[in-house]
Amino acid sequence: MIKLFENISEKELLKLKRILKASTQKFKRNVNVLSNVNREDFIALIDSGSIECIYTDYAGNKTVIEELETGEVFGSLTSSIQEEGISCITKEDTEITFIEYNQITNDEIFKNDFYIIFIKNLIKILTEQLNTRNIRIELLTKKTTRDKLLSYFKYIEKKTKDGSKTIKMNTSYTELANYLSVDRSAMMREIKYLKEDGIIEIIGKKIILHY
Amino acid sequence: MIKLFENISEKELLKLKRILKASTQKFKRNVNVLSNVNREDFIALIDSGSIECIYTDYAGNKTVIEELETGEVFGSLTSSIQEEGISCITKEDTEITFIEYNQITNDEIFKNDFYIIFIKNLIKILTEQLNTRNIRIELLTKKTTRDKLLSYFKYIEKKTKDGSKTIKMNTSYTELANYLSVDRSAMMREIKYLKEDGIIEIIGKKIILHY
DNA sequence: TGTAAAGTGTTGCAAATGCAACACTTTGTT
DNA sequence: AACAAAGTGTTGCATTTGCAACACTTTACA
Repeated sequence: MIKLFENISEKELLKLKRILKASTQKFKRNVNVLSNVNREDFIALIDSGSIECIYTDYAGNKTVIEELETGEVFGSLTSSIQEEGISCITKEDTEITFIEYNQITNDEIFKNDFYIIFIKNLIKILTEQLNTRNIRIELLTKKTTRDKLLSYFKYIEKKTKDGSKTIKMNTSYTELANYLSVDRSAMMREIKYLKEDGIIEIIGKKIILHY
Repeated sequence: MIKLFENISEKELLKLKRILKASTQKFKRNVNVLSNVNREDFIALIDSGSIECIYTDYAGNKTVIEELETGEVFGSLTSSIQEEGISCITKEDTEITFIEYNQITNDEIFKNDFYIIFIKNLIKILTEQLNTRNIRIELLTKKTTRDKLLSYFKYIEKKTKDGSKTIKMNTSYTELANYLSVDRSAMMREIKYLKEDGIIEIIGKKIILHY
């Protein structure tokens, strides 16, 4: 369920959590989960519910950095959450477990066999996150909306490696526009052009790629 | 010197490298260091020299993903280097140490005290990389060149926390334009406007921020 | 089931951006 | 010191993009 604890048994997990001095807190909807947390290095696990991390820049512009669901991990290891300007708001009633980063390498935990699994899980999470960031950067650096779209579609095609040239859109166009950081209406226009040029074909939620 | 081995003594390092089955290779200038490597999960350390990782997309467009110097770490944990389309070219004569990812959690290494330092270093490297990626994404998602520039300058100001409103440019404008993914000449024009509007002031390599 | 909220699709227009091309300056190399 | 290579600064012009505004459809939920 929780990625960080994958392949660790129930019994071991209890022990692990105790050694890590993990503490679980419950939050109501629309609450900033970081308001009472000291923002030193920590890892947070979403046991249930979901949150949204929002960054407000020097000029007051707000951007959603991340949407996080049950089982996912966030914290100062994965984003600059220590910064003022970042707040994490619960989208529904949510339960979160906090672990201080320093505890991850405490003396006691090191003596347990399950530690190596735990570390492997942690490294896996970090590398997966790095991958998602790298991909987004690759897309964001494309000069035109057309290039962003075509590269995005190609990426989805590659990810669902069934050999077919057809992809299924799981996100809304509104979300996609945000992800690619382009104006939604301008993106819709570009999609229209792509259809007119016969480069893509859209049938409901499916897109056929002719390139 | 090498971030991954920080705080590990010479003697311990020899042992660590042996246990990790680390192998060092020498490369001439302008060589693809991944040509003879099986691209399974691995970590690579630059012992000396420097490299440049280039991605060629489905349409043949090339983009520099990363520039890496002596002491730095790269590999499948930090980028999608397994993908075809990615090549890492030496910019000069370069020495690289390769470690298979699986070796990082082998049985023997686990028994050594320095292992915990090694793991800490690895996690630190991964989180630092995540941070640099997050910052770049934050900048790339700004809608206008002006916003990208102002946010970038603010970020540099915050990073060099000496309280002054003056920052020093360490990169060339050409590099900055690439980093922010905008046309260089368009960026220069925007910088001119920022000066005209009295928002910034440029004196040699220094920029004074009036915002 | 009805109503509000979110998402889709489209357009005209103004503004921002990329591109090409140029002269000029700085940096690095032999 | 001499030359090549890289970087800076500028401009006109065409294209792309964002913005505003709209009608319409789908989804969520009380």
